[in-house]
Amino acid sequence: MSKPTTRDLAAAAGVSLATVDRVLNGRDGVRAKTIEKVNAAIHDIGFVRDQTAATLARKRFYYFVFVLPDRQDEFLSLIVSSVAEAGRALRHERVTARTLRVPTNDPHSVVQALGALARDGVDGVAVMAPETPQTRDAIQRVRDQGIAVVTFVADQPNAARDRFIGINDVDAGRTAATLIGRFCGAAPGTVLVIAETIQSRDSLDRRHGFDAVVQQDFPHLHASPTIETYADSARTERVLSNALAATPDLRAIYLMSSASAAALSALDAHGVAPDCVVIAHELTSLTRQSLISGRLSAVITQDIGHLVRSALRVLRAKAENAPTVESQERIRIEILLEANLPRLEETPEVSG
Amino acid sequence: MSKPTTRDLAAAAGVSLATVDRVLNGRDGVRAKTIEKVNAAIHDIGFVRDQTAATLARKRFYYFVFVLPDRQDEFLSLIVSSVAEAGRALRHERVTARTLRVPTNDPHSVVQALGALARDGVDGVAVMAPETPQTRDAIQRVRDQGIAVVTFVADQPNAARDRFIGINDVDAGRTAATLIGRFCGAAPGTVLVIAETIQSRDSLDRRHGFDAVVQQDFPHLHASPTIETYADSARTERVLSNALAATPDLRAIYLMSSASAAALSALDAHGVAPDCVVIAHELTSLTRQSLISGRLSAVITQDIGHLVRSALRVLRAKAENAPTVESQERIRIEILLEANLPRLEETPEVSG
DNA sequence: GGCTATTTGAGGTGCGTACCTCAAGTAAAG
DNA sequence: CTTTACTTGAGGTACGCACCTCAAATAGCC
Repeated sequence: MSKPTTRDLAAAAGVSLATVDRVLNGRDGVRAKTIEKVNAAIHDIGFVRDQTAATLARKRFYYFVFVLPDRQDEFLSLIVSSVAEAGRALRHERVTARTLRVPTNDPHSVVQALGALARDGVDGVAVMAPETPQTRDAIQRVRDQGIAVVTFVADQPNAARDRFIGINDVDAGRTAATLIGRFCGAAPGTVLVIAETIQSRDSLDRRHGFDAVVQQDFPHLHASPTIETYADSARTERVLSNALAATPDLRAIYLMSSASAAALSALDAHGVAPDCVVIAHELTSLTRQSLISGRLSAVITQDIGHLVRSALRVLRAKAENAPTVESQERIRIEILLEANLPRLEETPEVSG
Repeated sequence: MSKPTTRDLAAAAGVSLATVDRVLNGRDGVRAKTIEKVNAAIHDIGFVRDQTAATLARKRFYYFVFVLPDRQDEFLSLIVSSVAEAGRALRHERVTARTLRVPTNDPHSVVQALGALARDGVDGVAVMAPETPQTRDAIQRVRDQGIAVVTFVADQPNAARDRFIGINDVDAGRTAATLIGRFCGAAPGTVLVIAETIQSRDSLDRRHGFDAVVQQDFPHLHASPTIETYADSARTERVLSNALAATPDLRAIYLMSSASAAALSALDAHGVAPDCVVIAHELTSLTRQSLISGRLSAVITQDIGHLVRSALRVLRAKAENAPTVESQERIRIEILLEANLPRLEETPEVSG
């Protein structure tokens, strides 16, 4: 009646506990035939390994690191506090999570940070950094050392990561275009597209998706070339001011990068028509406030808590060689209006 | 260096293991002063109870039941399979989850189902049923028996449930109104509002939020009285046909209930202008298909997997008297367009 | 100070698995 | 048929905590 244990499994397979252990944990020194026998018995009696007991017996703790850009924007600091919060919640479950800020635009720094992981006894790492040949190789080396690696928020499709945790940026761009197109209505006009830089993969992907939808579904709209702010407020002010002056038929603005603070304040300073549709990425206190005030029409975002927890779950599953529930790890592209803004939680703490 | 155990805690508090155990598990027979001493030591040495070892030692399994309406619509069958999937994934973690279909419109049936739970050794229950005085009392009785109760999808605000797992329906209605208002543009016209019934709390709440936003932000639009389909296709066909004929200035349709199949096929049969904005609730194969075909402009939904997992996490935390991570349990009101539709997963199974 | 009622300590067992050792067994190769 | 190499079994300890019992210590009371 009660759940079968390894003991039952050994009996059912007609082998000893030691052999069952060898099979379950993939140790060698077992004939293929015997492995088969055990697997058959697993199936027969419906044996399910008790993760609770297993992690306890393993007397292991898991140590995971998030390697993040050292840029100071709110999106990143939300990630940092989310990692801290998740780490607190997971103390009960033998998991430690830390963040490591690195100048990720310098591949050498990333390589160095990744290289130091094994020395620190890290079991898994989530990396948010642009893909370069150097980082690709470093990721390969980290994995060769038996450390699980996920790319985080920004994928490195050609790197040997275990998985990518984040959204599809082409679809994010398509979503932005659809919203702008539908919010703008039938009258023709221009959409300003503003990004921190067009060098990054996410900007390229979003732009690609954006253009595809504008061309196909909203041909009466004209999307401007991407205006780069380089995350510099003086420059942002200047280029935006020029662009606005040069665009009499402005209908919408797409703030493509996660750091929209500079652009938003430049827009406020300059002033645009109240019916100008503005869409930004990532829910921060600033974009939340702008949604409420009506300055922003919509925000396209990903749930940061979900991102972080998903990364930790996946890293842990890899480290424990356990399965993951795929449907739980799909990060959604969320559209936020003022109406469906998540209410601010009173207690950002773990509570019980 | 390593994590403090109960042994370390006992030493730090200057008491025995037995006393530590009494304090940690809230057994009585301990002087208030001693409890204080132990709690101080917990704080001092940063003791964190190891949930893994605790559940193992408790030799307990958790058995949770979802009490769901016996209506046959796709939304419900998605919930059922999601519960099954979560149950499979949680076998590793000493959790069993089942669904129980009940004619929830009959309070007596709900009361009976809830009454049987304790007999079956159930540790927690998620209830999706309309609030009535009878169900309210039954929930109270269930909780008095030490069984955790969450209301699920449909809240019963006045019942003594531990928590509600689901979205805020007023905000859902506000979201629908905002989308319709923005998609329709400035021209005046009528919005048809269609629901299965206006008796249910979720319909009332959604309608309330919807009207508030239409009146405030889109006064040029006129929202029709709620048209009830009673989930009957013949009736749906008839009332919809009448309504369409009587509404020459139709601009949009809001399908307010989770079961939109009958209404959508009636719309298809009857034919409406291609630029008519149509918004429905819940992502099902039908609404997905309708988004792709363009029949639907947007779908407002909640992640069913998240709902189910959240309910199970909360029930388990209550049963174990453990904390929950609040930020993880907030169910989001999601807006789906064709562009941000989650891709269908190839393997709906647990993999890894 | 003696009594009772309450509080505490000591020590044990078990949860299901991991991981180790050493001896005994079996198969393959010559 | 022997030798060697590979497989398997038996049995143990440990993980951190829950839960039990019984005796001993202490507090509160008159």
